[in-house]
Amino acid sequence: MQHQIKIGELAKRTGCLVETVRYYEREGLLSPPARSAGNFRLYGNAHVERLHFIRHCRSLDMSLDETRVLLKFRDIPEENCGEVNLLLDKHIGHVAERIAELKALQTELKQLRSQCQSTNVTKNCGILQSLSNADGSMPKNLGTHGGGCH
Amino acid sequence: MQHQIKIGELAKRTGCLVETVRYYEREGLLSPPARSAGNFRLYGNAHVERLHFIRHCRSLDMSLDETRVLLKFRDIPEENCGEVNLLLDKHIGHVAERIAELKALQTELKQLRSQCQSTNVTKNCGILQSLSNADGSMPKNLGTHGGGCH
DNA sequence: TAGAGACCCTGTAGCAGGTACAGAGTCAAG
DNA sequence: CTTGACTCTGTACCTGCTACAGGGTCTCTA
Repeated sequence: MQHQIKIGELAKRTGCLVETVRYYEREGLLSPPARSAGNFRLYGNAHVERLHFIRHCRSLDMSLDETRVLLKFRDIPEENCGEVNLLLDKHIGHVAERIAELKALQTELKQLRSQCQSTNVTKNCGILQSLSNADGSMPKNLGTHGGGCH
Repeated sequence: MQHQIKIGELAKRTGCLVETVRYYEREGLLSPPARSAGNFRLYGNAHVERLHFIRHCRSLDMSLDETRVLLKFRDIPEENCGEVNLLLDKHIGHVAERIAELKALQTELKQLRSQCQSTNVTKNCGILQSLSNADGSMPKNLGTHGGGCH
């Protein structure tokens, strides 16, 4: 076997941290590689490609579970790929939903912002006053299926 | 003192779980309330309003840190509220960024989806093939400042 | 007055998807 | 033979909660 690389090199080539590679192994996305005499992980080309695949999925905001499913299909080349299409459609739907949520949020935030135009004393600040109101639209955004922008 | 309520009632009035109230106390967003003879937490109107404020901030996707800052200003009624406006503007910026990111993602996902129109055998599936490519646009989406849609 | 049930207490562990150490071992160069 | 760069395992931390376990308290009813 030639082309055997250690974990640092693999991480560099795929643009992630060494710890992340080990994390993916623990999570079963990467299979445990061969080891050197000194117990270092040794990776080949297949691992590099697989990790690229994973990182690509993650960069598309797919969860590790979705990624696992796609990897499973990648591992059975003769199977039908209909489910891959379905998974992707569903994910596109997730993202569309999240965009809609954030847009609604944006509208609300701008409305709130307009409550205080000039700088005031805080006790008269329209923003702080609005935030103290029980009403507002504080519905399901919280419990349901987060996301956050931070 | 009349109007003293216990934690369950406070939680119900503000639409959150009892555990969440205790969590906010641990995190310093709510100050430790008085206790009954039997060591139960007793809350007054000020606590109800403060918790409404917190929940309102959270429903607008602000972080606990941002919320903490706003609470601080709420606590000093004679101070100038310019920083409140700044914080809100910054938050609006965060959300706008996230929307832009997700829109770019959506474009990419649709492009990817178009790689496989009919159902195929997985080894020929354009989607799985594209995901294996090192290139693609897998840049800063990951390390920077996530969010996710799940 | 005793018991049932609804509430409350503290403390701890778990979720996703990593990140960031500590404390030890390995390996190549000088 | 030592230095420094790398690697190993294991564990704790991050956010913003949620969900117990194992106890205590209070109120209502029989």
